[in-house]
Amino acid sequence: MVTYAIWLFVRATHLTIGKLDSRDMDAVFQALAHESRRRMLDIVKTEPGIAVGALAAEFDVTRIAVLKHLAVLEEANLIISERDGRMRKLYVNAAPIQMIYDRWTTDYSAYWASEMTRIKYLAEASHQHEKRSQTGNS
Amino acid sequence: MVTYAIWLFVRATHLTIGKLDSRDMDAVFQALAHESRRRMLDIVKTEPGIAVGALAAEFDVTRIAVLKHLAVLEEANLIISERDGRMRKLYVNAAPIQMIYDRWTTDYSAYWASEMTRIKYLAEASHQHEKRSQTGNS
DNA sequence: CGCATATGTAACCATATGGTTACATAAAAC
DNA sequence: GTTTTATGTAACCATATGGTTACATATGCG
Repeated sequence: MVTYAIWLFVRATHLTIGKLDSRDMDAVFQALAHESRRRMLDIVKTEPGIAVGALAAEFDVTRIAVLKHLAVLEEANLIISERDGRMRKLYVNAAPIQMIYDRWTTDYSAYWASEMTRIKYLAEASHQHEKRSQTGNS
Repeated sequence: MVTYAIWLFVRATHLTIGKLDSRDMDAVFQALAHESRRRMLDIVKTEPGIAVGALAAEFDVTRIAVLKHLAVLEEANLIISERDGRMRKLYVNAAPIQMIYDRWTTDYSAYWASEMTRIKYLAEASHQHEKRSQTGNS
């Protein structure tokens, strides 16, 4: 497990350095676009090293359906696994989400913050404009 | 446009207060899962009030394909529009992204930060363990 | 070694997605 | 009033998605 953690670190560092290209982004957002898959991520995050079958038991759908969702998450590099005998232990890799956060979400959050400020200013300006109009009419 | 900005503010405030439920999240992530749609968001962000046709002209696919993507973005509340005669002006609504950022991305970013710290610690501990092993053998 | 358990693959199916062309409607321009 | 322009709807089609059942393979346990 220690050597695996080092592998995880090296791999994640590589991902952090590397660019998350457009198709990677597609894959990550697509993976997150289904509630079951977000729930799977949460479960694996809470229980690192959980086995495939134990994860599948948490859902109302067939084990195979969960395997399919798992494949989507793995394809998006959101989940990585380590074979341990006949078991497969699953771990969250939050690097892609971190990179989206770094490169995309914060961009729009900054935009949002500036929009809110601008709209507030316009609302106040509009309110004063209405006041002046009424004073003129009376 | 001023009254529309106020409407935008009120609507966005309502969204901020309201909960982004699971299906909303599905819709937002799904909307962001296609490069053309992310590009559309970027263009509308850069040119608020752009018309549908002008937006469509920026892409290699048919106008109808862009309309379909637009419908996805509107369904996810990421883009809102205002009819102006025969034109339809488009605006970005970054509130859903902000809410995902608030409720989901930062959660995993915090997890990621703690994981990086933990892995670094394990890597150092492992490195010292190897040093001791070599000393013992020689 | 035989049985139990964990995981995976293949095939099927209904629905969704992302593109296309053809046609329709309404507003703007002349 | 007629023509042009902007947008939208409908239908079609190939592929993808998200589920299912049946079967296969490998590891673990008694």
